[in-house]
Amino acid sequence: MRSSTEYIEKLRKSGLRPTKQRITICELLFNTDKTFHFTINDLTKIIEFNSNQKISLATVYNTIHAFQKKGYLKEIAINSSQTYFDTNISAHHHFFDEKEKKLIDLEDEDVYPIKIKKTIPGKKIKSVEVLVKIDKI
Amino acid sequence: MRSSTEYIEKLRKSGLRPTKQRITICELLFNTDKTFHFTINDLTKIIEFNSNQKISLATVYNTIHAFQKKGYLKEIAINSSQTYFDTNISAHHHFFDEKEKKLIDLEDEDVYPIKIKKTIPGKKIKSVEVLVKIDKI
DNA sequence: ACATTACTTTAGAATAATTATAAAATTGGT
DNA sequence: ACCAATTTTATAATTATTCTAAAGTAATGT
Repeated sequence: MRSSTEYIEKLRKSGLRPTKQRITICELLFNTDKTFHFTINDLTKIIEFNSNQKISLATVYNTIHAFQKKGYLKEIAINSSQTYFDTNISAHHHFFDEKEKKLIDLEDEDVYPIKIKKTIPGKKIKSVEVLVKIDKI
Repeated sequence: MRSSTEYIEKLRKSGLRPTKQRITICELLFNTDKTFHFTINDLTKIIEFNSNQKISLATVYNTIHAFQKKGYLKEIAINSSQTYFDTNISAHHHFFDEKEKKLIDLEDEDVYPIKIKKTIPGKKIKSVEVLVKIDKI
């Protein structure tokens, strides 16, 4: 359990005002050592059940996008009706179970290093994401 | 330029009735050796400019989803407001330029083989997709 | 502490891709 | 040609996300 003053500092340093809503979301997302995957819909429910505060949907979107821009969250590239975010911002990949709509982390050491031979003139690589779709045997 | 009778046969064999709309879409998608990436919106415009037929939006969606289910098209996993499809159904990966919203094929030989060490009990790997996001240097 | 400014939150409206609906049209088999 | 099954179509419904602009809150200077 981290103290909220830690989040207040971090938010300020990032140029984000430490509002009640942002601190609450920080606590819900980052107060555990476990990283996890969520959609805005998931997070809305988490807020509802785990805080006695109502945060408007627009604020949830704003906050998550702000955190993502600052690099505290990663958006995961999958085709789903909802966008997934990851509190694990390290370079890593994912399993995705399309039936259960669930993501599972693949740590960097779970995947042999990926090397791309092709280059595009005038372009540089920003990120390399591997999505491994899985299914019942 | 393939003959439409070829598509009629293929559709019939797949259990899809060869309608005027489906044949038109086949011709627009598969009448070239070049494979390409498109969104439903792209395809709607292609139909508009390259055939003298108006195909309703619902039919475009139905057809593309039917073709995808039969394995004639691949959906590409990226987070975009629109879903991308690929006429190249072979195992391959992609560059994605988020600014220009453009996809570029990475042939299988452009990427060193990907090996996943982790396994999930009761689950098998269905596909492995690599998305390389690129940006201006 | 107070005032002023800038940033945030909020509810609700707007947007846009996709899916659902159900009537009309077309296809395939007899 | 006839009939049943499938398909197309226009339109409505759905849903995630973004926009808007008014009200609230935080930061800063006095």
